[in-house]
Order: sequence, then structure tokens, then C-alpha cells
Amino acid sequence: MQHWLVKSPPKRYSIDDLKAAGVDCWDGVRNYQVRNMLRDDFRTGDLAFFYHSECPEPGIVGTMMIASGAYPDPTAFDPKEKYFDPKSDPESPRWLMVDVRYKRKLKRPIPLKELRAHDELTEMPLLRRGNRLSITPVTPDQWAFIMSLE
DNA sequence: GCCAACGTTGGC
DNA sequence: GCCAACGTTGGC
Repeated sequence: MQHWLVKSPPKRYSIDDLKAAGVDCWDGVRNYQVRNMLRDDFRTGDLAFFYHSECPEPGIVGTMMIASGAYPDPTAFDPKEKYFDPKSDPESPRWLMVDVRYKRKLKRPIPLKELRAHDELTEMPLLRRGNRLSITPVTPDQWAFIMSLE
């Protein structure tokens, strides 16, 4: 089983939105590196941190489980959607998504500031300079260490 | 294939 | 709102 960290601005989609939904699709990925991870590396049963970005206190707020393999993202085909992509052809879809299942909120959010303060986590892609990918891998050790901070 | 212009992300 | 960093686009 693998571990991931998945970012979302809470104004767009928050951990509470996922909690309310139970299971939801993770649509709107429009970055090729991230799409390739969804397509090639994601497996049902993988665990992921839910990270709130672009908010007063960015950080890890909960966990979820990957609940499907990658499949075409229909929002790419709909001109009314914010993430419509006229170049994504339903015959050969360019953008993919997965389903995710809410697991739980952490007892307390772990802020980005705090993640940065731990030597154990300096290798996390999330913390590397210039990283902007909305999905990044987490090693088993990093996962366990972050869980121990809760 | 190069590269300038432009767009997006995301912390602060 | 600013700005660094990076991705995408499109002319050549």
C-alpha cells in the first residue's frame, strides 16, 4: 500500500465536504505529472493525507482512502465547468480522476510551519522549494511520523 | 526544438 | 496583493 498527500483549497473543497460526502470523486486535476501518478501509481486502498492549501493556516487536516482506479474526468468535457478542456476528447480522455473515501480528521491540523520544522520530513516533495503539484508521494516513515505528531 | 510570453499555484 | 516558481502555449 502506498501513501499520498493531496492538496485542496478548502474554499474549493474541504475535509468537511468530503466528510459530508463519504465517498466523492477527485476531479479537476489538470497537470500531466499528477495525472500520470493517478493513472500509473494510484491503487484502491492507498491512504492519503488531505491537505488544506491557500488558506490562513495551510496544513494536513485529515486522511482518506483511495476508493477506485483512475477513470476519465467528465468535467473536462463540459463547457460549463471551470476546468473544461476543449482538447480533451471523450474518445481519448486527457484527464483522469479517482474516487476517495473519507477516513477521519486528525485530532488537530498539522500546520505546514510545523511540518517544515522536523528534520524527518525535509525530503517530502511537498516541502521542496517551488513544489506546486497537488498530489505528492509520502513514504511509510513520513506517514508514521506525521501520525505521531497528531 | 527553442524560447518568450503568459497563466497558475500557493505561501506569505 | 505580491512574488517566486514552474507549466503551457505558440511563433519562428
